[in-house]
Amino acid sequence: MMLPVTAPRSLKEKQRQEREELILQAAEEVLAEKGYYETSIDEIAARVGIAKGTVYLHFPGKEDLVIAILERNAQAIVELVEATVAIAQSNREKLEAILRFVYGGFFDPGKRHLMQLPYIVMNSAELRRVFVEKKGCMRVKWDRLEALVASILEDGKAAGEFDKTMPTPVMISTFFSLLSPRSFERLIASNQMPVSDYVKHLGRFYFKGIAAIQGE
Amino acid sequence: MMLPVTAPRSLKEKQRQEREELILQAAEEVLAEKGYYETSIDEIAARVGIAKGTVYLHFPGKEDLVIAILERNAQAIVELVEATVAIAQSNREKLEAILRFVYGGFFDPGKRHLMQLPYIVMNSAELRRVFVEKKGCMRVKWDRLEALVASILEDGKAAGEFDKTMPTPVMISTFFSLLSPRSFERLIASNQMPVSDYVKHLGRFYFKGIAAIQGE
Amino acid sequence: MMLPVTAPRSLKEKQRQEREELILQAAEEVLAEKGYYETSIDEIAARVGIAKGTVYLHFPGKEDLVIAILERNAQAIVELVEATVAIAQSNREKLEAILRFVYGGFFDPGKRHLMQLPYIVMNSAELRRVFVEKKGCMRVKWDRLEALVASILEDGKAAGEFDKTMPTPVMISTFFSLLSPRSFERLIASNQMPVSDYVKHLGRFYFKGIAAIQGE
Amino acid sequence: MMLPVTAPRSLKEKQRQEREELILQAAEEVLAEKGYYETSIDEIAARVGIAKGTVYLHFPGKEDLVIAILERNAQAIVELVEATVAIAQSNREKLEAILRFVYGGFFDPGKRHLMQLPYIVMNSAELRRVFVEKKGCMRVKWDRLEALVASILEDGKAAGEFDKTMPTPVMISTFFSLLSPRSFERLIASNQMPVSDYVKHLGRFYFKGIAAIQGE
DNA sequence: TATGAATGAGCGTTCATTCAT
DNA sequence: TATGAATGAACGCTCATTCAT
Repeated sequence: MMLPVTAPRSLKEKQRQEREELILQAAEEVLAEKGYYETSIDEIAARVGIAKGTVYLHFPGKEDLVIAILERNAQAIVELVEATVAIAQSNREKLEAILRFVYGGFFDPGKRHLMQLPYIVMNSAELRRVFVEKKGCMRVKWDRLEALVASILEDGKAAGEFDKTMPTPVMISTFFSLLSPRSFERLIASNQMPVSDYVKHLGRFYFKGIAAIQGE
Repeated sequence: MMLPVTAPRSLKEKQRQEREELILQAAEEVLAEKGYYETSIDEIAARVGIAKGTVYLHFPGKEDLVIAILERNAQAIVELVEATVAIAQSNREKLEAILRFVYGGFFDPGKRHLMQLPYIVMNSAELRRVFVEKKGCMRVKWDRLEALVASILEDGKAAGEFDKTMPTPVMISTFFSLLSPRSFERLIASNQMPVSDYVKHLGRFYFKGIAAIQGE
Repeated sequence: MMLPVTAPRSLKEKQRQEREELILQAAEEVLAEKGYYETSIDEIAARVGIAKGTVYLHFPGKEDLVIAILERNAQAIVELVEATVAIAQSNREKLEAILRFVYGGFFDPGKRHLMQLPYIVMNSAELRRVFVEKKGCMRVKWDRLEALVASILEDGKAAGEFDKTMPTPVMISTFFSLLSPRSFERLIASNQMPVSDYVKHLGRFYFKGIAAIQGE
Repeated sequence: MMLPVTAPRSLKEKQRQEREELILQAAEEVLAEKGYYETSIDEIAARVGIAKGTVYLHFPGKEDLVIAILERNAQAIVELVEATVAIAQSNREKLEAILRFVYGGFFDPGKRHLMQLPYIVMNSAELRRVFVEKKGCMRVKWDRLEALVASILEDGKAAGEFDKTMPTPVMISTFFSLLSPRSFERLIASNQMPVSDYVKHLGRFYFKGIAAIQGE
């Protein structure tokens, strides 16, 4: 009774958030390693060093835990991309920066989960059904990213850099297609090329592909 | 005695194959709808209108059933693609034909499963582990497809049509990236563009991207 | 229509009995190898080279098939034992003949199934429940064997050879205990002794044990 | 903080052990009643009044549950036999004590499972395959028992009490043969004799059988 | 609040038995 | 009559979720 008023509550709250962070990290880790269906709440709890029930004090269920991760990652990615883009000068540099950022993310072991999970979910039919269609989650965040790319492309078109005859949605679609981690995996699997070279080729290819047609 | 020789055996065999075909179709359907883990043998059997045990008369287990579907589809796709390519004249036309074929497949409701399932499996980390890595299945088929594309690209390079400074693996990688059903899905979701137009844009984009550099 | 009267029927009947014999032999074989629960009708049919359904034309079910085997074996054993005993002269020789016969049976690969199956069933709680208690089968046959031994023992007692103070049921019980194949298995497992020597020791031991007390 | 140190842990642990004990008892019961293959985890759980899954919190699988029972019983039997033997004076008294102990066990409804289960497993070909051969379990315990009997018999031979011309393995084999519950069951089935009398006869029979030959 | 024992629906799989051919 | 495809009840086992402590 007589609950201590704010300080302890915020202390508790802080501890709670720290705990939640640990759960999210562990879950992200297992998820990236084993995939959704092979991941058990038990293993997540074990990695954090807490009891299974405690996970349910923070997240109502397995799905919600995964959603939280996805939204957090989407949020982080979008913000990082926005920051990355903000620094770049030209439209082309902006898109190249995104390419570099994404592929750098796959390359950097510390950021890999961040980039991989959204792809795992978006590319798995069963998970998309659960997390994208059934829940409306992540929509908003990804839309922001798409809008960002769209605005860069529109700017480029307005500046006469990019091909005005190619609809922006097609440009967006091709751009995001190139970001697939599948091709990256093939690269590291066959060890054929450093990431930076691959990204350079990708950039050259993309900008040649969308370049404004001369004499237009 | 005097057993009727071929007719009854082939009749039985025919019925057996028909049944198997029904199971494969139902399984393909559920698989495309729900994904591997959400698909139960019970539901497959129910859709065919047979008992659960009957499925096991045709396939030793769930994995094997899925493998059968995947191999069948991979086989069919590869053969259709090869046939498609055989008709085309120039290297560019060959690759465009593949693009059209694949996107036409996504568009044609009758061929959708055919095209979707390999993507479902190849893009899901958990399923790749089971079906591509653990079993060696499908490897061979997909390699044939990749080799086909590679040979077209090499021919184009030799003919001075395609950019010799871009490594063939990168060209292959970008080409297959463009075939992702994800972008197609976005299209039909937003209903923005007929498939044929989208494919036309894709082709233009890709060939501009890989075109030989003038003056080279 | 117009069924041919007797000859063909008896031909059919003969074939039928031959078939049944083959099924019984195969079943006995698998049963001895794998035990009741690990034996499947499928395997029995496969060994005979007939269809599963055909087994059910001869025996109403798995249990009944096993019962048929057991009764046949019991019948055969009892008859062989009776024949064996008939030849022997003295009471001691009769019992020794039985010992030799039983252990010889375990030893002779051709007779092993014959001897083993009854033991498997009588010594397995689950099978006894099914085959001895639930069905009343085999009771009669084994009782005849017991009666035979009992009469030999009684004769021996009357002749002053065997200990009159030991109740015949106890003598019977100990006698049958010594016939357990378990001890034989241990022998062949450790390869310590030829069967004939073991049986000789067993006989000496048993007759010393039941010998009439001197001065009585 | 200030976690109560040992009490709660030991309380939990105690409850856990009690639960486990209940499962073991129920499993032992069903096992003795129905045998291994007719015993289902469902029924064990139902008898304890718990859910099926709970059984798996205590034992990784059906086999392991049975092994636990067998080892527990073997352990208990061996220890009780050793204690029984320790009290007895002469070699003959020691073996008689074992006989009395074993048959007393069969007679005492509370100890019946204890004695029966090892026999069920050792005498069923299919179970021996699973539990004795595949797993190495119980081997050690039973060897200790055999060694105990062997040493008593050797002592007796050395003391001139037992027949030196009969190999100890044969003596051991006959001794264990007499301990079979089969004969006891026949007794209680026919209600012919009190257990103590039966054991007395058995003892007299056995020691006459192995007695040193006079004048030797 | 944190725990982790308990739950029970659900899965993949087996196999004795049936029955249309 | 012989077949073997079809059946479906039953099994061992898993794991997301709940709740008494």
